[in-house]
Amino acid sequence: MKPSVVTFEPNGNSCRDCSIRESSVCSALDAAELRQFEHLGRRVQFGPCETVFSEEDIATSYCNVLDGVMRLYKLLPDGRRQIVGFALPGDFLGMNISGRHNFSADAIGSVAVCQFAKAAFGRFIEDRPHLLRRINELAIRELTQAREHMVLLGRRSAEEKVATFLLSWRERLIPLNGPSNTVPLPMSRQDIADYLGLTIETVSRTFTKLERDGVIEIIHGGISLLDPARAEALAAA
Amino acid sequence: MKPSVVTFEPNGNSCRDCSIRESSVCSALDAAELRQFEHLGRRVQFGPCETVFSEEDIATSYCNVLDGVMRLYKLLPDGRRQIVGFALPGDFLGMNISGRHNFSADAIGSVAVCQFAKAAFGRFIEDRPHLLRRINELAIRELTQAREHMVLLGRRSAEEKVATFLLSWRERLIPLNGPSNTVPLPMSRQDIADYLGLTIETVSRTFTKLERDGVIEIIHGGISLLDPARAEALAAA
DNA sequence: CGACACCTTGAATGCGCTCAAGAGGCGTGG
DNA sequence: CCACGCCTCTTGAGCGCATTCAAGGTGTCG
Repeated sequence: MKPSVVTFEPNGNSCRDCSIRESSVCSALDAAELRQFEHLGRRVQFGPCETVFSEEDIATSYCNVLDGVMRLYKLLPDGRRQIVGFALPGDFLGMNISGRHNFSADAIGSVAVCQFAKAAFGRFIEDRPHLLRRINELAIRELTQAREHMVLLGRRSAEEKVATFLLSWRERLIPLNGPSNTVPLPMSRQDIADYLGLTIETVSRTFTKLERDGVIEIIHGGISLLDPARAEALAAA
Repeated sequence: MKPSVVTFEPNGNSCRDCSIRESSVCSALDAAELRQFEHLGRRVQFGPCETVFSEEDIATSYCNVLDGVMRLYKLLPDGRRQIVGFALPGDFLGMNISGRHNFSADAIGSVAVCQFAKAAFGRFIEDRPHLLRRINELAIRELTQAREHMVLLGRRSAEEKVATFLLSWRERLIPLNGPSNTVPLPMSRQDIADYLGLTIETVSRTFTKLERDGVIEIIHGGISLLDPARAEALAAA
């Protein structure tokens, strides 16, 4: 929520060593292109709760999440918040058509991103349709996720929401940490509530209930999934 | 809901005369390209409630909505339905990455679409990055709408949902019918409920309340917006 | 050790849902 | 032309899930 105090270093590291090279937009680029591309991006670091960009801000750059987790959210005039997604390493942010961001983004823990000036990136993409295709692919994937989320928000009960969230969050972490029934939850209960369209109390109560029922165990900084099968059942597919 | 009984005619009409040429994907194409393009598409007609495609179907074609309104929805295993959007003339459907549709689509009234076999369309797009860019633009616009819808589903009250829906539906119809306070609602109350994450009874009650309050008048096949300013206020922007 | 943030728990309220019935519109057929 | 059935929409009554309001617990960091 704080104003974004940005610390950045000229991008000393090469794209070749980038941890998200294969999962990000950049996977569309070959070695030669990557060498050109690496001059466009610069690494920017954000501390916990720092704002990366705000809704309605003019979008001057795209960014690739390198490390950490971000919450992406929209606010109503009276302060109600809906988190529209969490961004993880490899995610690409800043696509829009109005020239302005249509949601806000801030760091949950420490976050590192690779920023690209919009103009330079636009020129780079100009004669590289394979990169454009990759971007399109990411946009469509997000759209698919967004629709799935609409079903959750509009048609699922609190318990189904929480169970679905835990399972899909675990799923999203697999490419990063490998499969595991220990699911870290770097975001706060309030974040989870605002993601699921619930209140913090309901989320807390539902966690407790799932624990009482032996489906999960609440551990520090996350949960442990004790009974994945039952969780799937509760998620109502 | 019925199985789709398709009637089609070889596309005698040329793209030049197409009513949605300027608002659809096709706006990215110049006259010469349009002449090639018109061999790829064929006009297909659907009657009321016929299914255009179903979730999990293999997506063999894209389609441009030419005329009519479609509901796009996802179902939970137990039959709960969430309408993720309504498609209007100019909308482009069929984008996905899995090769399968990730929602179902059926006609509300009579609908005409322009279908493109995926393979041929893919070949056509290959060396036409401007068309790809246009598709990307449409995907991003949908993504923006989807996020707006998430806020509605997760964080708005019934009255706010209905007011927001009426205003945004009116807005969407402007390019088709011009601005007007008479808002046709071709979809059923059940459709509206499933779009807003409410029950049909709540939608009906809320319509009645808005009418009692002098905000709208319920007319046959739609509503008349009597007090747009108050509607905006109720929508909690 | 105290202050603060975050999380949990409890009790009561209320919004939207469920269940149920009634009203209205429309096409069909006598 | 009206009678009838069907479907959609509306309205009412009561309920229940998630919320609100309020307090208490837990962990962290100065």
